[in-house]
Amino acid sequence: MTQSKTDPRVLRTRKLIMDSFIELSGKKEFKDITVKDITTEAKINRATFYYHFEDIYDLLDKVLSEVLLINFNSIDFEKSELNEASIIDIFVAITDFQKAISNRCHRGYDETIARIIREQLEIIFYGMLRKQHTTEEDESLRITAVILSWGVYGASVEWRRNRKESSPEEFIKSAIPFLISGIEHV
Amino acid sequence: MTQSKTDPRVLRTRKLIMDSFIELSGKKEFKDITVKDITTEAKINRATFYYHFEDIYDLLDKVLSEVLLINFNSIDFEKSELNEASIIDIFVAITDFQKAISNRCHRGYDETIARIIREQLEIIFYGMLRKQHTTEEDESLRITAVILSWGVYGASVEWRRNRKESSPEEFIKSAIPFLISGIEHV
DNA sequence: TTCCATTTGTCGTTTATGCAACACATTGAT
DNA sequence: ATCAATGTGTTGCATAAACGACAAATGGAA
Repeated sequence: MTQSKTDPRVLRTRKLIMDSFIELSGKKEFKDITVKDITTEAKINRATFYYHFEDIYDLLDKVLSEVLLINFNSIDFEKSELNEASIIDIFVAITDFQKAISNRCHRGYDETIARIIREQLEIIFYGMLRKQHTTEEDESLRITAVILSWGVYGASVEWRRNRKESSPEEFIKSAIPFLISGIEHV
Repeated sequence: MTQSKTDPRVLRTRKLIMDSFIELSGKKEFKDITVKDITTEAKINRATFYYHFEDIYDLLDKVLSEVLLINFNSIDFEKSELNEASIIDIFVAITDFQKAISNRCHRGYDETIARIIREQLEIIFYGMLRKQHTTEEDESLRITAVILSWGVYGASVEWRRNRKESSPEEFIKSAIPFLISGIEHV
């Protein structure tokens, strides 16, 4: 596992597994998908699956993270600071992701999806905060990232509950003043 | 190499190489395609190429054979005997193949394509003759297959030369009486 | 021509994948 | 409840593929 990320065999095999899982997710519920199904579809050996993933839940984690990251990748985190525009971008990316997932996959993913989204949000917020507040204490930035991630994720839950009322952009805008002032006074 | 044909790794790698070669054939002439180009496109190691193919000419051979076989596979050789209908099917398959190849690939393949087609024809004719004449001497069937393969291939050359005169079906039909009677009197 | 860069085959070593077998859990039908 | 079938996670060994290096061949440009 030293530099396994760059070995072409590893990249190919992981893609085969993930693509097969996504393919199967369009046909069955998660609870009905077995490791054997996946490896048969991917035409790889079952032992190879366990070389890359602990179990099927580990695979689910990584697939969802990756799909979410693709949504996030349209946002250029290098340039963007943590301001109104970037928060709106992130919020829209989350709601887009949830729409895509709930269309493609069947029920039973909800808690996992929630966790993935929040974890990824925390990572992204922490990274952006650190760029913006290089002088601050690290622990303080970490906690801020946690709170932001839970808050923004919660907002997405709330928006889905009343989704007919407003667009995601409008919805999150009403929370922007609170978030921004909090960030600035970290 | 004992049962390497069924090892999933081998099947995957060969497909990667062949697909990359076909892809590159659409962009460059054969003489400008290097082994390195292919392995780079396929994202496999160059040494792995030489594990499967002697050189780039060996690859060309096998790719063309395989593409031609796909054309032939639409004909059910298990059921069909060597009669008017199957000869027409085979002839049409050849002309279709040549049309497809000359559209996709650039010049310089001609002699190789000719050899491949004739060799495949010989194999197919021999197999069909052996089913039909189980009692005959083997050498006699082999020679018949050789003559048939050269004859039918030559007919395809002739048809391409005057291709506007008639459809391939009509064209080969005029030779059917000769071929059939010859086959029956092997 | 000479020089320099690129490609070609080949080799030895390391790593990833295939495969068969195993004990154990889960499931489904009778 | 039982039994058979299927899935899970793991292991040891066989083999394909990756990698880096090498000498030789090829092919342009000076």
